[in-house]
Amino acid sequence: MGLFLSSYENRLDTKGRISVPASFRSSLNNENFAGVVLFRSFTHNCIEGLSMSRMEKIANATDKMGVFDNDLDDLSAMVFADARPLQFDVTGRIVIPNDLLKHANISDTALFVGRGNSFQIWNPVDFKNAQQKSLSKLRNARPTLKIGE
Amino acid sequence: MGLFLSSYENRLDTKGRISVPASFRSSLNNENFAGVVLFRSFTHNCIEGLSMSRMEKIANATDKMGVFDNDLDDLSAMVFADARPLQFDVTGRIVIPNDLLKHANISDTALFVGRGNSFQIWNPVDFKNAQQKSLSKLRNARPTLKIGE
DNA sequence: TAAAATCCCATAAAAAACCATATAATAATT
DNA sequence: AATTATTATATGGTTTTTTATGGGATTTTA
Repeated sequence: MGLFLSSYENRLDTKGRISVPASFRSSLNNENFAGVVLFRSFTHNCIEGLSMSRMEKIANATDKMGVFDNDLDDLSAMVFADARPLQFDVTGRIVIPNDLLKHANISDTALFVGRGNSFQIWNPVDFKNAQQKSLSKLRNARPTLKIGE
Repeated sequence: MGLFLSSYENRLDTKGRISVPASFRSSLNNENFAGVVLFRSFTHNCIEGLSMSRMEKIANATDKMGVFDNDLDDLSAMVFADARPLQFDVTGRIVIPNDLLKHANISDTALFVGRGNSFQIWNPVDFKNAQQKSLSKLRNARPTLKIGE
């Protein structure tokens, strides 16, 4: 799978349709499912986006942990219950369900934000503010990123 | 098999019929058995739902664990004893047996909840409460989900 | 034979498919 | 380099299909 990079601001039409950025779509080119999976972020007022194959990986990972209950089970349960599989129309649009829009405080304009293996959808203004905050946090903390093989 | 994702609230009619969400049905498209298998959850007041092929997988898995694991044997025995195979009618509805409805406290409205490789059927209000609980548990525990290649 | 289950048909609302146009990005030409 | 042509992308509106739900008629079964 190609990475989700850069940010794109697109508009919702009267029916709630919005174009998924072409660059994101081409990152999903050789996916089985021609679309994305969206769910409400636990940590921010934004929408999380994944490919279906990544969702399947999560399902298999939790399966291995055993069919009957633990913390991880709670987490995945919430993800699966909330996850919306959304297929692209011919022009690459999706309809984002209302409760997701509400959670992310999105009305007419949305910002698609690349996050590598996933992406997020934000209210453009909210994102700017959140970014500002995490930048100043980083200035203090200076974490290091370890990259394996 | 496609994943069971998202949640759908449907209503029981006067004859006790209820539509299985179209998206769940299409997850079962290339199954041999055109329907689902339901049984009472051990952990919650809800109904567990599976495809027939997944039921068969559980049977095989318990077989492999050997005749000597008594706990597992008891568990799977209960599942199989309780399990109801329910075929879809032409419009994709099933009739949920009364004892299952009672166990899940369902009268006129039911929530189909995706769980990845399986699904659950809940009383909508009960589910909201249960979800709220597991959310606050998660806020403390903070498990991480590792997704392999 | 009464109750339950199944089949058949109908319909409103929601979703998907379809068709058209504007706008932006890229390539080609002068 | 500026202009034009071409392509890709985003956006808008209409038509068609799917889906959930309701109810009557027929068959099964207890």
